[in-house]
Amino acid sequence: MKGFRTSSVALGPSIRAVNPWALGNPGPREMQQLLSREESAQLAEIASTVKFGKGAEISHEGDPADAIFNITSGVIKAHMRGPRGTEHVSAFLFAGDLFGLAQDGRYVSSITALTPVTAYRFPIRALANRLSANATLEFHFITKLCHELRQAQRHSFLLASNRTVTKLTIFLQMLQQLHSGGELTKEIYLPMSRSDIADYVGTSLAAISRAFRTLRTLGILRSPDRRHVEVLDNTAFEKLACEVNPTHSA
Amino acid sequence: MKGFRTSSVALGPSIRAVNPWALGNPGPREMQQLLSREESAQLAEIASTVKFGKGAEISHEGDPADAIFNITSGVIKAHMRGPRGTEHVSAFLFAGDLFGLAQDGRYVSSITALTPVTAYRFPIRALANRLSANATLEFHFITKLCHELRQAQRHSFLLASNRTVTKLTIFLQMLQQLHSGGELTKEIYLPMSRSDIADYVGTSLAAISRAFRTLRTLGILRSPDRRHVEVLDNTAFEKLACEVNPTHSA
DNA sequence: CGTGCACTTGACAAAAATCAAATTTTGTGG
DNA sequence: CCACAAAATTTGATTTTTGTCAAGTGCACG
Repeated sequence: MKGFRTSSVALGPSIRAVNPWALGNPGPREMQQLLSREESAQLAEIASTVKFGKGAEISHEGDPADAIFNITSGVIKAHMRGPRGTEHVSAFLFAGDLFGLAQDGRYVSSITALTPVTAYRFPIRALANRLSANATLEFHFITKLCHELRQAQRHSFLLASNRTVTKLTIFLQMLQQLHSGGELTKEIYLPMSRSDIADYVGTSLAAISRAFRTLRTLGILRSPDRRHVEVLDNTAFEKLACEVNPTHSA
Repeated sequence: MKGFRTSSVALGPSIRAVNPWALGNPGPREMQQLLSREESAQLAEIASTVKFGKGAEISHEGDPADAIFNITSGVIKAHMRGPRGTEHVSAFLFAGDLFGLAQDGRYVSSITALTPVTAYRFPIRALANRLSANATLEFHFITKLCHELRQAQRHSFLLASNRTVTKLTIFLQMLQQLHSGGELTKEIYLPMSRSDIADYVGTSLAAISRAFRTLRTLGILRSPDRRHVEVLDNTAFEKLACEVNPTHSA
């Protein structure tokens, strides 16, 4: 047990979210681990560990849903196909997130690993038992769901902006906030392809590419490599995220 | 107690959602009441009834969140202001829905009544007590949250389509499914203004107006009155909802 | 029976989708 | 480690759609 650190080492299932109920001041929010060590241990009893390679399809839209997953490491995308061939990415999920949302007992979206992924797998039946036996645990799930709901609403907000540059900027800011614990990092890592970004942000691949170029040309950011971005002019960067359609106002 | 109907008369708090876990066949989903009569009664103990006139602002984005609401009758819109004056409508909510989602103890969105509204008001503190005392009740809240999450994802999906006519069509279909119990009604009632629709669908007011005209011109729908729409050609109507950007495909 | 607000419509500019081609990366097998 | 093929990304040229601005029109409510 030497070198043990409660906060940094994940020993079991871990769910991270911003507490919806504790009154805090506006400003940088803090993602915190919701599960106590005992709760994590309880969940571990019914969980199995699963690993997936990059590009693996973990679950498929429409398949019977028999389990919920909790990401330990790696990144996945949740995506749905439109009635015609369209692909829509509804979320990118990271360590500490849950996935496997269902409707009518079937998965709502397909899940694909963008990087190698490790996750805990909870059979829903066993999970439901655990939950009804432990009200606090259940409460933590509620908290996490509220978090994901807000996240989905942010996504909608992003999609509602009309200039692609704005969309991209908001998207990058979301990533920025995700990986930093309250403080903003200048360096952003992009685990997903341009095409995935396009499908998340609701535009064409070409438009995303051009938006990146615009940001680079304006000296707002730099990309040493396609998967990395560094924000050079944070002021201008944040200003861009606010630029929106005047007609939209009330 | 004469003329009493369990299913149609709301005697107390009522939460309606599609069950995520019960395995069902794809097709029309059925919204069901989640709370048993006892649960409803339990909630009623801590609830107060509140009424609002059309146009009233029930709660304001950023205000300290001290209560959660459950709509009995009427329609509300949840909306947020962008950093610049932009207005974004994140949801329209109806009888059986919950609102008052918070982050850091503050409301995430403003809530405005679109029609006269009756609702139950639960102080969060009292609600939290009730929830931890009753695991089943808590579970029903989880179910409802899952439902709202899927709803938010549908919203994102809608926003991601590129033609305004498609967005409008999807929007109308959502309304259609909401008010009919599984079967589709030809008649759709629009409790919200064109401007609200525009803010929900993520376009300009003008574009919405034109989209309505297009649908009318194509003989796909008829609008006796601005607040009512009748679907004439359901086949074409549903086909429109699928029309999307080919570039988006994988 | 006005007056104001909600909605429609038109004309033009701007942004994005689309189609297509060039270019860079990445992965693979020698 | 290199050459090559496949995939991902950038870029250009063109067309379509939508945003914008502004001027009607009609409905609702006092």
